[in-house]
Amino acid sequence: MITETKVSLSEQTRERLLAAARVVFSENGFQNATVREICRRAEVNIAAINYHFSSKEALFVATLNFEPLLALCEKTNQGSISAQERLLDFIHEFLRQLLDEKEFSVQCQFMARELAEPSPVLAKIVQEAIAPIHQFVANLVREIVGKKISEEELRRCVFSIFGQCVYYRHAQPVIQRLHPKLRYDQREIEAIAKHIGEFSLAGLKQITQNQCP
Amino acid sequence: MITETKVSLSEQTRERLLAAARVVFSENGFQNATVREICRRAEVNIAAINYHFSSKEALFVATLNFEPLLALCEKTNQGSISAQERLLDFIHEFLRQLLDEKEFSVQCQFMARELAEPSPVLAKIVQEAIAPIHQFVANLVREIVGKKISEEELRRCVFSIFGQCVYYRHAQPVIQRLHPKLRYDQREIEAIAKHIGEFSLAGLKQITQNQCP
DNA sequence: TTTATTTTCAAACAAACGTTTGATACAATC
DNA sequence: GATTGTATCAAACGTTTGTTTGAAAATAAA
Repeated sequence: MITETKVSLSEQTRERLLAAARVVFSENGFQNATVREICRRAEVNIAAINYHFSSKEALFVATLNFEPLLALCEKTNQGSISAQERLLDFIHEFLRQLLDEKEFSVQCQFMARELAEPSPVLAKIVQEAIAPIHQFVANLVREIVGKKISEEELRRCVFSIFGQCVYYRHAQPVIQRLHPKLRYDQREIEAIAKHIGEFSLAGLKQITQNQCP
Repeated sequence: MITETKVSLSEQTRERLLAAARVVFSENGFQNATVREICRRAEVNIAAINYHFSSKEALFVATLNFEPLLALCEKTNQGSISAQERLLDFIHEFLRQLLDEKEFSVQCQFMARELAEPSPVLAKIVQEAIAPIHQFVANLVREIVGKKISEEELRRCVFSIFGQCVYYRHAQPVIQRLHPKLRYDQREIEAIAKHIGEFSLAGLKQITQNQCP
Protein backbone atom coordinates (compact mmCIF):
# COMPACT_ATOMS: atom_id res chain seq x y z
CA MET A 1 0.00 0.00 0.00
CA ILE A 2 1.27 3.42 -0.88
CA THR A 3 1.77 5.76 2.03
CA GLU A 4 -0.19 8.92 1.44
CA THR A 5 0.70 10.86 4.55
CA LYS A 6 4.43 10.64 3.99
CA VAL A 7 5.90 11.29 0.57
CA SER A 8 7.63 8.15 -0.67
CA LEU A 9 11.21 8.25 -1.89
CA SER A 10 10.00 7.46 -5.38
CA GLU A 11 7.71 10.49 -5.30
CA GLN A 12 10.57 12.61 -4.07
CA THR A 13 12.78 11.80 -7.03
CA ARG A 14 9.83 12.38 -9.36
CA GLU A 15 9.25 15.82 -7.90
CA ARG A 16 12.93 16.65 -7.85
CA LEU A 17 13.16 15.66 -11.50
CA LEU A 18 10.21 17.86 -12.43
CA ALA A 19 11.63 20.83 -10.54
CA ALA A 20 15.07 20.46 -12.09
CA ALA A 21 13.58 19.88 -15.54
CA ARG A 22 11.55 23.10 -15.32
CA VAL A 23 14.71 25.07 -14.60
CA VAL A 24 16.94 23.42 -17.19
CA PHE A 25 14.32 23.43 -19.96
CA SER A 26 13.50 27.09 -19.43
CA GLU A 27 17.16 28.02 -19.41
CA ASN A 28 18.27 25.98 -22.41
CA GLY A 29 15.16 25.03 -24.35
CA PHE A 30 14.10 21.47 -25.08
CA GLN A 31 16.87 20.50 -27.45
CA ASN A 32 19.82 22.06 -25.66
CA ALA A 33 18.77 20.74 -22.30
CA THR A 34 20.50 17.43 -21.52
CA VAL A 35 19.11 14.66 -19.36
CA ARG A 36 22.47 14.46 -17.63
CA GLU A 37 22.28 18.05 -16.39
CA ILE A 38 18.68 17.61 -15.27
CA CYS A 39 19.61 14.51 -13.28
CA ARG A 40 22.69 16.17 -11.87
CA ARG A 41 20.67 19.12 -10.55
CA ALA A 42 17.99 16.77 -9.24
CA GLU A 43 20.71 14.63 -7.67
CA VAL A 44 19.29 11.43 -9.08
CA ASN A 45 20.66 8.74 -11.35
CA ILE A 46 20.65 9.20 -15.12
CA ALA A 47 18.25 6.33 -15.62
CA ALA A 48 15.64 7.94 -13.39
CA ILE A 49 14.11 9.99 -16.20
CA ASN A 50 13.38 6.98 -18.35
CA TYR A 51 12.19 4.98 -15.38
CA HIS A 52 9.73 7.61 -14.10
CA PHE A 53 8.75 9.35 -17.33
CA SER A 54 9.83 6.86 -20.03
CA SER A 55 11.53 9.54 -22.15
CA LYS A 56 12.97 13.05 -22.18
CA GLU A 57 10.07 14.24 -24.29
CA ALA A 58 7.49 12.84 -21.87
CA LEU A 59 9.29 14.59 -19.03
CA PHE A 60 9.07 17.82 -21.00
CA VAL A 61 5.34 17.35 -21.50
CA ALA A 62 4.95 16.63 -17.79
CA THR A 63 6.57 19.96 -16.93
CA LEU A 64 4.16 21.90 -19.11
CA ASN A 65 1.53 23.77 -17.14
CA PHE A 66 -0.48 26.39 -18.94
CA GLU A 67 -2.83 27.08 -16.07
CA PRO A 68 -1.29 30.36 -14.89
CA LEU A 69 -1.32 31.65 -18.45
CA LEU A 70 -4.90 30.64 -19.15
CA ALA A 71 -5.97 31.84 -15.72
CA LEU A 72 -4.49 35.18 -16.64
CA CYS A 73 -6.88 35.43 -19.57
CA GLU A 74 -9.94 34.57 -17.53
CA LYS A 75 -8.93 36.89 -14.72
CA THR A 76 -8.40 39.77 -17.10
CA ASN A 77 -11.71 39.10 -18.78
CA GLN A 78 -13.68 39.69 -15.60
CA GLY A 79 -14.46 43.07 -14.15
CA SER A 80 -16.35 45.86 -15.76
CA ILE A 81 -13.43 48.05 -16.75
CA SER A 82 -12.88 49.12 -20.33
CA ALA A 83 -11.25 46.97 -22.98
CA GLN A 84 -8.31 49.37 -23.09
CA GLU A 85 -7.59 48.90 -19.40
CA ARG A 86 -8.01 45.15 -19.68
CA LEU A 87 -5.42 45.10 -22.47
CA LEU A 88 -3.00 47.10 -20.32
CA ASP A 89 -3.53 44.68 -17.45
CA PHE A 90 -2.97 41.71 -19.70
CA ILE A 91 0.28 43.12 -21.10
CA HIS A 92 1.54 43.79 -17.60
CA GLU A 93 0.72 40.33 -16.29
CA PHE A 94 1.97 38.65 -19.43
CA LEU A 95 5.30 40.42 -19.14
CA ARG A 96 5.54 39.47 -15.48
CA GLN A 97 5.10 35.80 -16.33
CA LEU A 98 7.48 36.17 -19.26
CA LEU A 99 10.31 38.12 -17.66
CA ASP A 100 10.21 37.86 -13.88
CA GLU A 101 12.89 35.39 -12.95
CA LYS A 102 11.69 35.03 -9.39
CA GLU A 103 8.20 34.16 -10.52
CA PHE A 104 7.20 30.51 -10.36
CA SER A 105 5.79 30.51 -13.87
CA VAL A 106 8.53 29.34 -16.15
CA GLN A 107 5.85 28.13 -18.56
CA CYS A 108 5.80 31.38 -20.45
CA GLN A 109 9.51 31.15 -21.04
CA PHE A 110 9.04 27.68 -22.49
CA MET A 111 6.67 29.13 -25.02
CA ALA A 112 9.03 31.90 -26.00
CA ARG A 113 11.70 29.30 -26.71
CA GLU A 114 9.38 27.00 -28.58
CA LEU A 115 8.41 29.87 -30.85
CA ALA A 116 11.74 29.73 -32.60
CA GLU A 117 12.93 26.17 -32.12
CA PRO A 118 10.06 23.80 -32.80
CA SER A 119 10.18 20.78 -30.52
CA PRO A 120 8.19 17.59 -31.05
CA VAL A 121 5.39 18.88 -28.85
CA LEU A 122 5.05 22.33 -30.40
CA ALA A 123 1.67 21.41 -31.88
CA LYS A 124 0.33 20.67 -28.41
CA ILE A 125 1.72 23.93 -27.02
CA VAL A 126 0.22 25.98 -29.82
CA GLN A 127 -3.15 24.32 -29.51
CA GLU A 128 -3.50 24.43 -25.73
CA ALA A 129 -1.77 27.69 -24.83
CA ILE A 130 -0.68 29.99 -27.63
CA ALA A 131 -3.83 29.82 -29.73
CA PRO A 132 -6.12 30.62 -26.76
CA ILE A 133 -4.16 33.66 -25.64
CA HIS A 134 -3.79 34.90 -29.19
CA GLN A 135 -7.55 34.55 -29.55
CA PHE A 136 -8.02 36.31 -26.23
CA VAL A 137 -5.94 39.31 -27.30
CA ALA A 138 -7.64 39.29 -30.69
CA ASN A 139 -11.01 39.60 -28.96
CA LEU A 140 -9.72 42.45 -26.80
CA VAL A 141 -8.35 44.27 -29.85
CA ARG A 142 -11.61 43.74 -31.73
CA GLU A 143 -13.45 45.28 -28.80
CA ILE A 144 -11.15 48.30 -28.92
CA VAL A 145 -11.04 48.97 -32.66
CA GLY A 146 -14.61 48.00 -33.46
CA LYS A 147 -15.63 46.27 -36.66
CA LYS A 148 -13.96 48.70 -39.00
CA ILE A 149 -10.77 46.72 -39.65
CA SER A 150 -10.32 43.48 -41.56
CA GLU A 151 -9.37 40.13 -40.05
CA GLU A 152 -5.91 40.43 -41.59
CA GLU A 153 -5.34 43.84 -40.03
CA LEU A 154 -6.62 42.52 -36.71
CA ARG A 155 -4.12 39.69 -36.88
CA ARG A 156 -1.30 42.15 -37.51
CA CYS A 157 -2.32 44.18 -34.49
CA VAL A 158 -2.19 41.09 -32.30
CA PHE A 159 1.24 40.22 -33.73
CA SER A 160 2.46 43.75 -32.99
CA ILE A 161 1.49 43.42 -29.34
CA PHE A 162 2.96 39.95 -28.85
CA GLY A 163 6.03 40.82 -30.90
CA GLN A 164 6.86 43.72 -28.62
CA CYS A 165 6.44 41.61 -25.48
CA VAL A 166 8.20 38.46 -26.59
CA TYR A 167 11.20 40.37 -27.96
CA TYR A 168 12.50 41.01 -24.47
CA ARG A 169 12.70 37.30 -23.72
CA HIS A 170 13.51 36.08 -27.17
CA ALA A 171 16.29 38.50 -28.02
CA GLN A 172 17.81 38.38 -24.56
CA PRO A 173 21.23 37.07 -25.66
CA VAL A 174 21.48 40.06 -27.96
CA ILE A 175 19.92 42.58 -25.57
CA GLN A 176 22.32 41.47 -22.87
CA ARG A 177 25.23 42.34 -25.13
CA LEU A 178 23.73 45.61 -26.34
CA HIS A 179 22.77 46.80 -22.85
CA PRO A 180 24.74 44.81 -20.28
CA LYS A 181 23.34 46.77 -17.36
CA LEU A 182 19.68 46.07 -18.19
CA ARG A 183 17.94 43.88 -15.59
CA TYR A 184 14.34 42.71 -15.53
CA ASP A 185 13.48 43.67 -11.98
CA GLN A 186 9.97 44.63 -10.98
CA ARG A 187 10.54 48.32 -11.71
CA GLU A 188 11.83 47.61 -15.21
CA ILE A 189 8.98 45.21 -15.98
CA GLU A 190 6.45 47.84 -14.98
CA ALA A 191 8.18 50.43 -17.15
CA ILE A 192 8.21 48.04 -20.12
CA ALA A 193 4.54 47.19 -19.60
CA LYS A 194 3.63 50.87 -19.41
CA HIS A 195 5.59 51.57 -22.58
CA ILE A 196 4.16 48.70 -24.64
CA GLY A 197 0.66 49.47 -23.38
CA GLU A 198 0.70 53.14 -24.38
CA PHE A 199 2.60 52.42 -27.59
CA SER A 200 0.06 49.78 -28.63
CA LEU A 201 -3.09 51.68 -27.68
CA ALA A 202 -1.89 54.61 -29.77
CA GLY A 203 -1.08 52.23 -32.61
CA LEU A 204 -4.52 50.63 -32.45
CA LYS A 205 -6.19 54.02 -32.49
CA GLN A 206 -4.21 55.05 -35.54
CA ILE A 207 -5.01 51.82 -37.39
CA THR A 208 -8.71 52.29 -36.66
CA GLN A 209 -8.74 55.83 -38.01
CA ASN A 210 -6.77 54.85 -41.10
CA GLN A 211 -9.14 52.11 -42.10
CA CYS A 212 -12.15 54.43 -41.88
CA PRO A 213 -11.16 57.95 -42.90
CA MET B 1 50.03 29.01 -61.58
CA ILE B 2 46.37 29.38 -60.76
CA THR B 3 44.10 29.98 -63.71
CA GLU B 4 42.17 33.17 -63.19
CA THR B 5 40.04 33.23 -66.31
CA LYS B 6 38.44 29.87 -65.70
CA VAL B 7 37.14 28.94 -62.28
CA SER B 8 39.12 26.01 -60.94
CA LEU B 9 37.43 22.90 -59.64
CA SER B 10 38.59 23.77 -56.16
CA GLU B 11 36.89 27.16 -56.39
CA GLN B 12 33.73 25.47 -57.61
CA THR B 13 33.41 23.26 -54.55
CA ARG B 14 34.17 26.26 -52.31
CA GLU B 15 31.41 28.27 -53.89
CA ARG B 16 28.99 25.36 -53.87
CA LEU B 17 29.72 24.85 -50.19
CA LEU B 18 29.08 28.50 -49.41
CA ALA B 19 25.82 28.51 -51.35
CA ALA B 20 24.58 25.34 -49.69
CA ALA B 21 25.70 26.55 -46.27
CA ARG B 22 23.76 29.79 -46.66
CA VAL B 23 20.59 27.82 -47.32
CA VAL B 24 21.02 25.19 -44.64
CA PHE B 25 22.15 27.65 -41.94
CA SER B 26 19.26 30.01 -42.60
CA GLU B 27 16.77 27.16 -42.55
CA ASN B 28 18.05 25.37 -39.45
CA GLY B 29 20.27 27.78 -37.56
CA PHE B 30 23.91 27.14 -36.75
CA GLN B 31 23.51 24.33 -34.27
CA ASN B 32 20.81 22.35 -36.04
CA ALA B 33 22.52 22.58 -39.39
CA THR B 34 24.69 19.53 -40.03
CA VAL B 35 27.83 19.41 -42.12
CA ARG B 36 26.53 16.25 -43.73
CA GLU B 37 23.43 17.98 -45.09
CA ILE B 38 25.45 20.95 -46.31
CA CYS B 39 27.82 18.64 -48.16
CA ARG B 40 24.97 16.58 -49.51
CA ARG B 41 23.27 19.64 -50.99
CA ALA B 42 26.58 20.93 -52.32
CA GLU B 43 27.29 17.48 -53.75
CA VAL B 44 30.78 17.37 -52.27
CA ASN B 45 32.55 15.05 -49.88
CA ILE B 46 32.06 15.42 -46.13
CA ALA B 47 35.71 16.29 -45.61
CA ALA B 48 35.47 19.26 -47.96
CA ILE B 49 34.27 21.67 -45.27
CA ASN B 50 37.25 21.05 -43.03
CA TYR B 51 39.63 21.09 -45.98
CA HIS B 52 38.42 24.40 -47.41
CA PHE B 53 37.24 26.19 -44.26
CA SER B 54 38.94 24.21 -41.47
CA SER B 55 35.75 23.98 -39.40
CA LYS B 56 31.98 24.27 -39.44
CA GLU B 57 32.19 27.48 -37.44
CA ALA B 58 34.62 29.06 -39.88
CA LEU B 59 32.30 28.12 -42.73
CA PHE B 60 29.49 29.85 -40.87
CA VAL B 61 31.59 32.99 -40.46
CA ALA B 62 32.46 32.86 -44.16
CA THR B 63 28.77 32.88 -45.08
CA LEU B 64 28.09 35.99 -43.02
CA ASN B 65 27.68 39.11 -45.10
CA PHE B 66 26.19 42.15 -43.44
CA GLU B 67 26.71 44.47 -46.38
CA PRO B 68 23.10 44.53 -47.63
CA LEU B 69 21.91 45.27 -44.11
CA LEU B 70 24.42 48.03 -43.48
CA ALA B 71 23.92 49.40 -46.99
CA LEU B 72 20.24 49.62 -46.13
CA CYS B 73 21.05 51.97 -43.26
CA GLU B 74 23.24 54.23 -45.37
CA LYS B 75 20.79 54.26 -48.23
CA THR B 76 17.92 55.19 -45.93
CA ASN B 77 20.00 57.91 -44.31
CA GLN B 78 20.43 59.79 -47.56
CA GLY B 79 17.79 61.97 -49.14
CA SER B 80 16.12 64.99 -47.68
CA ILE B 81 12.84 63.40 -46.70
CA SER B 82 11.56 63.54 -43.14
CA ALA B 83 12.68 61.20 -40.38
CA GLN B 84 9.21 59.68 -40.30
CA GLU B 85 9.38 58.70 -43.94
CA ARG B 86 12.90 57.36 -43.54
CA LEU B 87 11.70 55.14 -40.69
CA LEU B 88 8.88 53.82 -42.86
CA ASP B 89 11.34 53.10 -45.65
CA PHE B 90 13.68 51.31 -43.28
CA ILE B 91 10.92 49.12 -41.85
CA HIS B 92 9.83 48.17 -45.35
CA GLU B 93 13.32 47.28 -46.55
CA PHE B 94 14.18 45.51 -43.31
CA LEU B 95 11.10 43.34 -43.61
CA ARG B 96 11.91 42.58 -47.22
CA GLN B 97 15.37 41.34 -46.23
CA LEU B 98 13.91 39.49 -43.26
CA LEU B 99 10.92 37.78 -44.89
CA ASP B 100 11.30 37.61 -48.64
CA GLU B 101 12.33 34.07 -49.42
CA LYS B 102 13.29 34.84 -52.98
CA GLU B 103 15.62 37.61 -51.88
CA PHE B 104 19.32 36.84 -51.95
CA SER B 105 19.86 38.22 -48.47
CA VAL B 106 19.56 35.35 -46.09
CA GLN B 107 21.81 37.27 -43.68
CA CYS B 108 18.90 38.86 -41.90
CA GLN B 109 17.40 35.46 -41.24
CA PHE B 110 20.66 34.37 -39.68
CA MET B 111 20.40 37.23 -37.28
CA ALA B 112 16.84 36.43 -36.34
CA ARG B 113 17.94 32.90 -35.47
CA GLU B 114 21.00 34.00 -33.57
CA LEU B 115 18.84 36.26 -31.43
CA ALA B 116 17.43 33.29 -29.59
CA GLU B 117 20.05 30.60 -29.95
CA PRO B 118 23.45 32.10 -29.25
CA SER B 119 26.15 30.57 -31.43
CA PRO B 120 29.89 30.91 -30.85
CA VAL B 121 30.04 33.93 -33.15
CA LEU B 122 27.08 35.83 -31.72
CA ALA B 123 29.39 38.49 -30.30
CA LYS B 124 30.73 39.22 -33.77
CA ILE B 125 27.24 39.39 -35.25
CA VAL B 126 26.02 41.75 -32.55
CA GLN B 127 29.03 44.00 -32.87
CA GLU B 128 29.16 44.22 -36.65
CA ALA B 129 25.50 44.11 -37.62
CA ILE B 130 22.90 44.29 -34.88
CA ALA B 131 24.43 47.10 -32.86
CA PRO B 132 24.83 49.39 -35.89
CA ILE B 133 21.24 48.99 -37.09
CA HIS B 134 19.91 49.34 -33.55
CA GLN B 135 21.90 52.56 -33.28
CA PHE B 136 20.63 53.64 -36.69
CA VAL B 137 16.99 53.18 -35.68
CA ALA B 138 17.70 54.81 -32.33
CA ASN B 139 18.99 57.89 -34.14
CA LEU B 140 15.91 57.95 -36.36
CA VAL B 141 13.60 57.67 -33.37
CA ARG B 142 15.51 60.37 -31.54
CA GLU B 143 15.04 62.62 -34.55
CA ILE B 144 11.31 61.95 -34.48
CA VAL B 145 10.58 62.28 -30.78
CA GLY B 146 13.04 65.06 -30.01
CA LYS B 147 14.97 65.31 -26.78
CA LYS B 148 12.01 65.00 -24.49
CA ILE B 149 12.30 61.30 -23.70
CA SER B 150 14.94 59.49 -21.67
CA GLU B 151 17.52 57.08 -23.03
CA GLU B 152 15.65 54.19 -21.42
CA GLU B 153 12.41 55.16 -23.12
CA LEU B 154 14.23 55.59 -26.41
CA ARG B 155 15.61 52.08 -26.07
CA ARG B 156 12.13 50.69 -25.47
CA CYS B 157 10.86 52.42 -28.59
CA VAL B 158 13.60 50.81 -30.66
CA PHE B 159 12.79 47.42 -29.12
CA SER B 160 9.11 47.91 -29.95
CA ILE B 161 9.92 48.48 -33.61
CA PHE B 162 12.35 45.57 -33.94
CA GLY B 163 10.14 43.33 -31.84
CA GLN B 164 7.24 43.81 -34.21
CA CYS B 165 9.38 43.10 -37.29
CA VAL B 166 11.37 40.15 -36.02
CA TYR B 167 8.28 38.39 -34.65
CA TYR B 168 7.18 37.39 -38.14
CA ARG B 169 10.42 35.52 -38.74
CA HIS B 170 11.07 34.35 -35.23
CA ALA B 171 7.62 33.01 -34.41
CA GLN B 172 7.12 31.49 -37.82
CA PRO B 173 6.74 27.88 -36.60
CA VAL B 174 3.88 29.10 -34.42
CA ILE B 175 2.40 31.54 -36.93
CA GLN B 176 2.37 28.79 -39.53
CA ARG B 177 0.22 26.66 -37.23
CA LEU B 178 -2.03 29.53 -36.18
CA HIS B 179 -2.58 30.79 -39.73
CA PRO B 180 -1.64 28.04 -42.18
CA LYS B 181 -2.69 30.08 -45.20
CA LEU B 182 -0.41 33.04 -44.43
CA ARG B 183 2.38 33.51 -46.98
CA TYR B 184 5.06 36.19 -47.07
CA ASP B 185 4.67 37.27 -50.68
CA GLN B 186 5.42 40.79 -51.80
CA ARG B 187 1.85 41.97 -51.20
CA GLU B 188 1.82 40.65 -47.65
CA ILE B 189 5.23 42.10 -46.85
CA GLU B 190 4.06 45.52 -48.00
CA ALA B 191 0.92 45.23 -45.91
CA ILE B 192 2.97 44.24 -42.84
CA ALA B 193 5.40 47.11 -43.41
CA LYS B 194 2.53 49.58 -43.76
CA HIS B 195 0.95 48.28 -40.57
CA ILE B 196 4.11 48.33 -38.45
CA GLY B 197 5.04 51.74 -39.80
CA GLU B 198 1.74 53.40 -38.94
CA PHE B 199 1.44 51.50 -35.66
CA SER B 200 4.91 52.60 -34.59
CA LEU B 201 4.67 56.24 -35.68
CA ALA B 202 1.47 56.58 -33.68
CA GLY B 203 3.15 54.89 -30.73
CA LEU B 204 6.15 57.23 -30.91
CA LYS B 205 3.87 60.25 -31.04
CA GLN B 206 1.99 59.06 -27.97
CA ILE B 207 5.19 58.39 -26.02
CA THR B 208 6.48 61.87 -26.87
CA GLN B 209 3.31 63.54 -25.65
CA ASN B 210 3.19 61.47 -22.47
CA GLN B 211 6.69 62.40 -21.40
CA CYS B 212 6.01 66.12 -21.78
CA PRO B 213 2.40 66.85 -20.90
C1' DT C 1 11.90 -13.92 8.50
C1' DT C 2 10.97 -14.80 3.89
C1' DT C 3 9.30 -13.52 -0.41
C1' DA C 4 7.89 -10.30 -3.96
C1' DT C 5 7.86 -5.80 -5.86
C1' DT C 6 9.65 -1.44 -6.64
C1' DT C 7 13.38 1.74 -7.05
C1' DT C 8 18.31 2.98 -7.68
C1' DC C 9 22.74 2.64 -9.75
C1' DA C 10 27.07 2.13 -12.64
C1' DA C 11 27.85 0.68 -16.94
C1' DA C 12 27.10 0.10 -21.52
C1' DC C 13 24.36 0.81 -25.80
C1' DA C 14 23.18 2.71 -30.44
C1' DA C 15 22.86 6.81 -33.02
C1' DA C 16 24.43 11.37 -34.55
C1' DC C 17 27.61 14.84 -34.47
C1' DG C 18 32.14 17.46 -36.18
C1' DT C 19 36.52 16.12 -37.37
C1' DT C 20 40.65 13.43 -38.94
C1' DT C 21 43.04 10.04 -41.60
C1' DG C 22 45.57 7.89 -45.37
C1' DA C 23 45.07 6.42 -49.76
C1' DT C 24 43.78 7.89 -54.36
C1' DA C 25 43.10 11.01 -58.30
C1' DC C 26 44.14 15.31 -60.35
C1' DA C 27 46.76 19.30 -61.94
C1' DA C 28 50.90 21.93 -62.52
C1' DT C 29 55.92 22.31 -62.92
C1' DC C 30 60.33 20.62 -64.16
C1' DG D 1 57.44 11.27 -68.56
C1' DA D 2 58.66 12.04 -63.72
C1' DT D 3 57.86 14.78 -59.75
C1' DT D 4 55.54 17.76 -56.72
C1' DG D 5 51.71 20.01 -54.59
C1' DT D 6 46.66 20.14 -54.43
C1' DA D 7 42.01 18.22 -54.11
C1' DT D 8 38.79 14.39 -53.38
C1' DC D 9 37.07 10.33 -51.27
C1' DA D 10 35.46 6.36 -48.20
C1' DA D 11 36.29 5.13 -43.84
C1' DA D 12 37.04 5.71 -39.24
C1' DC D 13 37.83 8.60 -34.99
C1' DG D 14 36.48 10.62 -30.55
C1' DT D 15 32.43 12.95 -28.26
C1' DT D 16 28.06 13.66 -26.94
C1' DT D 17 23.37 12.53 -27.09
C1' DG D 18 19.03 9.79 -25.20
C1' DT D 19 18.20 5.28 -23.85
C1' DT D 20 18.68 0.47 -22.06
C1' DT D 21 20.56 -3.15 -19.19
C1' DG D 22 21.09 -6.26 -15.24
C1' DA D 23 22.49 -6.42 -10.82
C1' DA D 24 22.11 -4.37 -6.24
C1' DA D 25 19.53 -1.90 -2.81
C1' DA D 26 15.30 -0.57 -0.69
C1' DT D 27 10.59 -1.15 0.25
C1' DA D 28 6.24 -3.70 0.68
C1' DA D 29 3.71 -7.99 1.23
C1' DA D 30 3.42 -12.71 2.85
